Amino acid sequence: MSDAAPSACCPPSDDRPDLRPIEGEEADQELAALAKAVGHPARVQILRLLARRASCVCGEIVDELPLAQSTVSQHLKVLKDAGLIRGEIDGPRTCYCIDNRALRRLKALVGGL
Amino acid sequence: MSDAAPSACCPPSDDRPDLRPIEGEEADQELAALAKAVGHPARVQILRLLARRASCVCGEIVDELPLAQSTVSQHLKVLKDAGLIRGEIDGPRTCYCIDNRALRRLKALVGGL
DNA sequence: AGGCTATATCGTTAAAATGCGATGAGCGAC
DNA sequence: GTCGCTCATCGCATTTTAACGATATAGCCT
Repeated sequence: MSDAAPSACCPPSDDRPDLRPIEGEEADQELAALAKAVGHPARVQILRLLARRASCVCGEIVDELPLAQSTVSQHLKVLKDAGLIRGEIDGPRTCYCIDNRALRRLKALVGGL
Repeated sequence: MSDAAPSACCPPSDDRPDLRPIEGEEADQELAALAKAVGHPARVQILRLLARRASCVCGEIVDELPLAQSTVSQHLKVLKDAGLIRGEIDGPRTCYCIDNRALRRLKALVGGL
C-alpha cells in the first residue's frame, strides 16, 4: 500500500491569465530578476530537466549535474526565490517542479522585447 | 556610392532563419549567457529604449538612466558582448541598436523552455 | 530509541559584477 | 593646430555570486 501515486507533486499550476503589464518599471524589474535566475548554465539545465520530466525530481538533479549537492541546492534556491520553480517536501526528499505560471510570465516578458 | 543614409545606423539586420538547435548543451550555454545579459534592470531599460526608438541612440541613453556615463557604457558593453545590441561609430558619437537576430534567438530559446 | 537517508543551511574562499570618477582616444568645429 | 564634445576604458571600492565541505534538520525504517 502507500502506493499513493506520487507522480505529480505539485498542484495543478493555475492557468489563469496574467494581467500584469508587460512593460514599465515593474515589468523591467521583474524581467531582470527572472532573467538573472536563468542566467547560469546549471540553472538552465535544471529547468530543462524539470521540463522534460513532466513530473518533478529532487536529488536526481544532483546526479545529472557535475556539481556538489550543496551547490545544486543553492541553485534550486535561486530558482525558487525567483518563482520559477516550486519545491514540496515529500517524505524524506524534496520534489521540485516548474512553476508554469512564472515560466509563462517570463516568456511573455521576453516576447515583449 | 557609399551614399549610406545616416538615419539608420545599423545594417538591415539579416532575416535569415536561425538553424541552430534550441536545446542541448550549447543552447544551454547560449541561453544562460543571453539571460545573464538581460538580468539587470538597467540593461532591460536600455533594450526597451532601443526597441522603442526604431532608430538607435547613443548618449541619450545616459540621460534616460540614473547612472553615470561610465556605468551606462559598461552596461552597453555587456549587451554588445552578448550580441544583443550593436554599436556603430558615427562621427564623435556611437550609435547603438538592437540586434534583431540575437533578440529573436533569445526569444526562441526562452520559448523552448 | 537509534540510525539512515536526503536536503537545507552555514561558513569560507575566490571570482565576478556593479558603480563611480578620472583618464584617454577619436572626431568635428574653430 | 587647439578646443570641446562624446564615448570607451582604467583603476578602485564595494557588493554579489559561485562553489565547496561541513554541519544541522527532518522524515523514514528497524
